[in-house]
Amino acid sequence: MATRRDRVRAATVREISETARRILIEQGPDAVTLRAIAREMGMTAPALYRYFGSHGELLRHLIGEIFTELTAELMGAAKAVPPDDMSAKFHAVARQFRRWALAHPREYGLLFGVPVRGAGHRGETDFAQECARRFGWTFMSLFLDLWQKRPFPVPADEDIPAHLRDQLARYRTDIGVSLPLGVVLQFLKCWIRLQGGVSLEVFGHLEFALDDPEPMFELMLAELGEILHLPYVPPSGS
Amino acid sequence: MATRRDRVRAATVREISETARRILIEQGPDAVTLRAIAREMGMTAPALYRYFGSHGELLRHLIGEIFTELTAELMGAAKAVPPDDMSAKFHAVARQFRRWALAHPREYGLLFGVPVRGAGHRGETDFAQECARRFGWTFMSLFLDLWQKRPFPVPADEDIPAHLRDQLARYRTDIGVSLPLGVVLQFLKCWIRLQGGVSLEVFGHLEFALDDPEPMFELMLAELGEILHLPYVPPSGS
DNA sequence: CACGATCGTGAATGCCGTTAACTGCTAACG
DNA sequence: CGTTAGCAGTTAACGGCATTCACGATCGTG
Repeated sequence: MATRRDRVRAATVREISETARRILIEQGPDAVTLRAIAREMGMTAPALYRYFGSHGELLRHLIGEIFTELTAELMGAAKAVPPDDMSAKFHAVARQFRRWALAHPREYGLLFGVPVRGAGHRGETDFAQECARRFGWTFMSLFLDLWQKRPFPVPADEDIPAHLRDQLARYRTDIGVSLPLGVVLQFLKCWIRLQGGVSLEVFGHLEFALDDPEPMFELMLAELGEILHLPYVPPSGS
Repeated sequence: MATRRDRVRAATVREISETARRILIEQGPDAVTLRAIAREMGMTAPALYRYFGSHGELLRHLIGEIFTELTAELMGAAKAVPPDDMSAKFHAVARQFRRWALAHPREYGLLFGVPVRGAGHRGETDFAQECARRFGWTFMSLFLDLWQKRPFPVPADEDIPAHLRDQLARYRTDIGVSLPLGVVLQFLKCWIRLQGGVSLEVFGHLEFALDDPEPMFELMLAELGEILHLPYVPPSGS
């Protein structure tokens, strides 16, 4: 059962997260220091150690929450569309991913940038890792749904290089779905192009050539649509 | 003319770079501090201010040098192949880019990760920016060469969305080449897929599914080859 | 030789994460 | 109700960080 103390504690943890998040947004990742968070909350830095074992642990908690928020955001976009219009759903989710990334570049950097910051953890089951896994699975389940309702051509198992086939099979087992390996392959190819392209844009690595990469992104969506046999759906807004 | 003092100074600058580079490789970007560099050189941190205006400036200098090295590395790969075999050249350069990235993940992170580190600079002409520009142009010139020697189908200007077409035209003017906009478009599409995919791999964002993304990379090369009408060339090593 | 530029030092400032000792408060128990 | 254990916060301190400043040494040039 949850005592009053527990509830107070949970509220404080939430306040710490929100404060950290606000500082992240307003001043960037390097400004998310224990002292800054505590200062904003009218406390001193060592007090935060009552709630998190270290600065890195706090960051990882924050990353987990942001993953969860992004997941919800994408599921929301998927639900805001006629439930059987898989093409509209695919385009809506992909565009929402990009829109969220552009609207939350600092958060996106924390989630999908180089992981070398204090958030690196390999062994134990991490809260952030768990949320990331759920995020990945959300995307995968959209794909699963798509494949089931509107099958698209995928390479046969024999046409996939053996080394890759083994890895796909292992991944398929990991996530516990029953799908042709070709579907898993196409999923990964699409995800790599989507996340790769969005990362380049958010991190500013397309600025050398493009002021506004949106039409480029739409072109990519059209190409992914061809792979998935989905008709292109122009963006709704604007 | 270069006095002896100038030469000594240049040698010190080089030693600082090399020390910083070594620390970057061995201990990661967060360990590249002025104190650490100075310590390794048997000096104290403030002395480094004689050579660089700030920690960020030193980092940007380092980034520039790494860009230059990567550029040379790619040009080397291009030259190590029969000069008229454009398909082999394309595959060699793309594979060398990935190989270099995997062999130098810390450096790659500095060059192509989220730029929010002390290296951010927008206004003045930065040494690092200059080197990055040269790097981009090297890649572009390979493409130019490819297009001239072995034209591939590209979309007509009228088939490119107007907004994108304008940006491509501006970029074409920037780099001062005379090419159909469709070639510029295909160049960017290929570059985005190449860098996007390699970034995901180097930053560990494919580990959720793949132990060894190499076959996935080769698949991407094959697809780029289709776009560019280049026959697939299997990797030479192994 | 003497002068001035250049290169390096040590001390100091104000950040940072983290630890340790200490002080209240408060909830639970006899 | 009084006592007590644990929780949440404090201050002080350590070592490390970038950066600034005043100072001294050194060296090439006039």
